[in-house]
Amino acid sequence: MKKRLTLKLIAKELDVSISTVSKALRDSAEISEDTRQKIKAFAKLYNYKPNNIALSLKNRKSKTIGVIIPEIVHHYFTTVISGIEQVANEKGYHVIICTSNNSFDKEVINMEILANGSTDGFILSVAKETQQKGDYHHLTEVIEQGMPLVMFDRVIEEINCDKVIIDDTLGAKKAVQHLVNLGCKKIGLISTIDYVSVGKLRTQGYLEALSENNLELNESLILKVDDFDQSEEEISRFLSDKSMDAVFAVNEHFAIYAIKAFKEQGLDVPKDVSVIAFTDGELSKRFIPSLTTINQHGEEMGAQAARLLIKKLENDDSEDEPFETIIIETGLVERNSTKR
Amino acid sequence: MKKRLTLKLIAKELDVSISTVSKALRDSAEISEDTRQKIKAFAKLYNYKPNNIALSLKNRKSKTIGVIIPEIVHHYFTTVISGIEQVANEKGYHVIICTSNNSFDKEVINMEILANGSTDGFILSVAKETQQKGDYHHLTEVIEQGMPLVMFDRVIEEINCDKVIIDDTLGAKKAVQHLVNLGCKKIGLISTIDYVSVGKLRTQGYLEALSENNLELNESLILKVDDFDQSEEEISRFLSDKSMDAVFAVNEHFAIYAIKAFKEQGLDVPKDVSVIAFTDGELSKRFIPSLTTINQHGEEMGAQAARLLIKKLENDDSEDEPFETIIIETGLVERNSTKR
DNA sequence: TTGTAAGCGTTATCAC
DNA sequence: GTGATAACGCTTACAA
Repeated sequence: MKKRLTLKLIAKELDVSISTVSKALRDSAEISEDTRQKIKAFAKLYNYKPNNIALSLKNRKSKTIGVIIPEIVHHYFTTVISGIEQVANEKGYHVIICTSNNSFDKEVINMEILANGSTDGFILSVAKETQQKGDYHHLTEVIEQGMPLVMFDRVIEEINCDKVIIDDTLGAKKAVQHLVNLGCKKIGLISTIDYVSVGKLRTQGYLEALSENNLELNESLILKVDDFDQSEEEISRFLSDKSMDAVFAVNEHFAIYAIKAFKEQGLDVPKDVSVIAFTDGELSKRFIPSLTTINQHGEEMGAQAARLLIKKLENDDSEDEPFETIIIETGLVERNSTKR
Repeated sequence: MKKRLTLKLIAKELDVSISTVSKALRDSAEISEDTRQKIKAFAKLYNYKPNNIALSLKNRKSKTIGVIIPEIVHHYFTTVISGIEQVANEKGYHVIICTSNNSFDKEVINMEILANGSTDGFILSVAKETQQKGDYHHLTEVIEQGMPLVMFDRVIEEINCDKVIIDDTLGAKKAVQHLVNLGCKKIGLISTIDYVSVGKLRTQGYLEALSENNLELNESLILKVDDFDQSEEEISRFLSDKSMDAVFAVNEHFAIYAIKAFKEQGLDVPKDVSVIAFTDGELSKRFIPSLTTINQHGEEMGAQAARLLIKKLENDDSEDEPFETIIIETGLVERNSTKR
């Protein structure tokens, strides 16, 4: 096992002082051309690389970004990470990813650990449990310590920090408007219960779209799924005997369950019923029929979040900079689950 | 902005020496009950947390694991990460994830950066480009420096390190055997070109299964997809006029394209043709018909890899321990794309 | 029982 | 042009 080369070792080997080596390697003009060459050659030959940890300690910054997300086995979040990574690497930052598994405790612990020097700032999408609990002390603490925090997707309004979100309400409106434009009149909604903020917002968009088009609101056409594991049956039950001509689902999975349920009722999508979903993932593309969706542009969200964070990190007097909220525009991806 | 509390600050505040504080906080018997209480109370009150970076520097270990994967937007890899994280966190390790994007250069750079103190060891699945290139200097270097390395999924035989793999050949055999058991005789294969080791191994399993069942090998029933982006058309072309009664695809996507192609030919899956796929993902579950697959147990792979690595990390004389190769057993998940 | 000092690997300041 | 020294935050012999 080869020992890692340090400045000290080089210095000893070349019989100069540590500071000379340090300066030579950083091309300081103080050092004579001669020694500089010699030292650099030696360092190169033995493949010297400075120790990041020592640098972090010295500079009091780690050049790394901590990302905390609710789940990793989730297409949308991986696209966000991908966007974060690209921008971060471009600007010389690493990324540490931790998952909260939607647990409040794990979110808190992860933040605490990373905040102890490992990370210069955070990009975070809060855990479901945190949203329910309404306990945000870990977030405020980190902010008070002067660590920049950027929240994305599932954000907390009361927390003062940069945010990157999509306009869920507008996206939902777009979806419903698309259905209306196709001539649909009896449009169902499959959403989640309201403490999940996106569920609430998308429901609101649905309502607004209806009213803007002078369509009557019919509460019996709205389903709020409580338990994801039971959702397939819930949806199937909900969809029977409602004679809708379209359904707007707040995610791919609900949309697919809806399509299955319709099929079982002998209805064809899109001939008899149109289905549109929020969230554009692998499933939407491949399913038959492929799904018309509202795209959330995860990669762009990640990229923007990283840019916001790095801007704060590299701005010395970011203290008095105001916080920004970037709204990513959603896009309609027209495929085969809505008729033309 | 609150400043982070350090031992030094506590010492000054309480008018004791730094080492007294350090010892007190670590419950050293050297310190009197009195001062210990006082110091601990103060630390607790002001929420002292030791600085990880300083600890890393001091202990010359970071208690973090570097994970390098080809892509993050990929269901299988996320399940592996999930497994790694669980075990790692349990044992007090963090996880840094980097993606190589299947680029050799990015893989090398990531490893170099992480190797400079950020990480105690690596878990890695090699980039496609690295496999093609056959240049493994970054791997051997890291090993020579005494950093344990565990490879998973896409491993390199020549490299001496712990490995976690699935038995691709056996898995493929299982798949084909399943088809044979269902009475299929003319079984096609949709694979990738051979430099991707899994493509090669799974192809081999296919061949072995055929010969074990005394089925004739027909080269025209084998497709090796070169360009993923073109695969849909390639597969569709390949499948026309072959009159197979079954297809084994080395991943979900190929299987789905196959099903689509069959449909367009007016054939029903599974009534007319059976389709089975390697890799069990989201798509397999939700697609209609749902896919019969060979499950790779990504989470378990990740967990095992993490266990192997941590074992090496915590074993002082791991130097002379032999390297292990753990083989994860694949499982057949029977769903609707194969007839009964 | 408490404190001093060296060291982890680096850089910046200042002296020679 | 080169080197000694202090500092980043922490632990740990060793001294007092």
